[in-house]
Amino acid sequence: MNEKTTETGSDRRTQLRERLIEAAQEAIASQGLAGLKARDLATAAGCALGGIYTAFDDLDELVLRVNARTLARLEIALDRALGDAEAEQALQVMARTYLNFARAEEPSWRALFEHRLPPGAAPPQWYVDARNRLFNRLDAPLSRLLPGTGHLARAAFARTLFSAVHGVVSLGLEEKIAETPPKLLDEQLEKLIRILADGLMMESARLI
Amino acid sequence: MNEKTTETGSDRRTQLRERLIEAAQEAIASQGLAGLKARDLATAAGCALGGIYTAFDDLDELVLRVNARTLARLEIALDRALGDAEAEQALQVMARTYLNFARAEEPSWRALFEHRLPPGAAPPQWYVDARNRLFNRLDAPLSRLLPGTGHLARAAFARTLFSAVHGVVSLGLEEKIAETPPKLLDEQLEKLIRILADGLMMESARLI
DNA sequence: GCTCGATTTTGAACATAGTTCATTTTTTGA
DNA sequence: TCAAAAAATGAACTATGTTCAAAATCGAGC
Repeated sequence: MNEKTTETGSDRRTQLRERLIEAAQEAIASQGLAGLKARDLATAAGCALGGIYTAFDDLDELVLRVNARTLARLEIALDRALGDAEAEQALQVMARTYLNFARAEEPSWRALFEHRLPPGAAPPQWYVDARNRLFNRLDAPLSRLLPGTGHLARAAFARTLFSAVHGVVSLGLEEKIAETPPKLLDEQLEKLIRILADGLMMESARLI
Repeated sequence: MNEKTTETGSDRRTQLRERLIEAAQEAIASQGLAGLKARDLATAAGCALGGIYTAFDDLDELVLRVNARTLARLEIALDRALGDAEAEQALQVMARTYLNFARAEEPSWRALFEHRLPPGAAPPQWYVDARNRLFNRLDAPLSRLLPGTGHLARAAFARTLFSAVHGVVSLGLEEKIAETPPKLLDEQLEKLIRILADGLMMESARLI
């Protein structure tokens, strides 16, 4: 079905997809997930309302595309920060970088977790892969901090640590609950990581 | 429809509010926040569509009422679990109880965090109070675990610990990415708390 | 460069939401 | 008993995602 006959055919389609993803990204970044509206999107991307549905199944797929790009930026930010960090500080750096990213791109970052597929719908494989890449990135630095544990156990705990940090950042930036002053949030996250690192040291000392 | 004529208008109004809250609670508990529909709600509560808006400003207010009741149930579960727990185990018990509650009432529990007010709208004071009660409950057991710290610092860290646990539970129960097997999630949460408790011991030992 | 079938694009129409408000019904008080 | 006030009603309005018959465009063969 999708045979590349000429430049125009599949090229135009690809360009439309790209314009739509970029327009959706901007809408989400500036107004949050709830600010994504089909009609505004069509206007911004310069196509008719129905054109969206020639490029994507529905808005959900488009949101997943935007989320995958946000995940990629988060990955890059973590890689950069970890690049010039001592091993012992890797946890602090990762947590701090995650907080910084969430602050810098709050609506896009929040969309990663706010978005829900309709009941019964499974996320496509390419999206699952994009999210797993993030956890794999965390796995490597953790391997240096958790010696003597198997890969599976380490991967599981990497997820747990990420989830804990995510929880602190997520509720800390949520003004609905009770806005945490930025400096206090910085301190609390650092304290949590310090205490976790201390506890991890005791854990490994116990094994010797 | 010949009911008691002594019934005042304010009584009927209160009863309608109660029926609506209960119908909304059931809808959210069985179908999640997205399953709450004004028309279904009116049918379930036995009033006209417009009747909802004579009892509440809008559906958001109704969701907050339901959420406040969910918070109250969570509070009761935590109180019960802490009642028969040794001080040293308080953290483990709280975390485990939180996970159990989330599992038992997942859609209602998730609605606590999924729901967003329209941009610019502040949550009403009664809702802020209901939420703060939960953190105050956590504060007391933590005071026994964190001696020598001031009340404010303790309250701040209580929130941080809660957020970390919430993150692990929230992402752990999320099947969107990769469902964590229940037993693994149990173990990971317990491990996180154990490591945190160890780290906290080191922290307080350092102060002496 | 023209023609006509295939493909792409369009946007009106549809389905489903939350919310409003003129109208109807019920209650209240004299 | 009845008229004014209050409450309840549900059709109508706005806003949303999605569909699909029709129009526009494209491209191969002549």
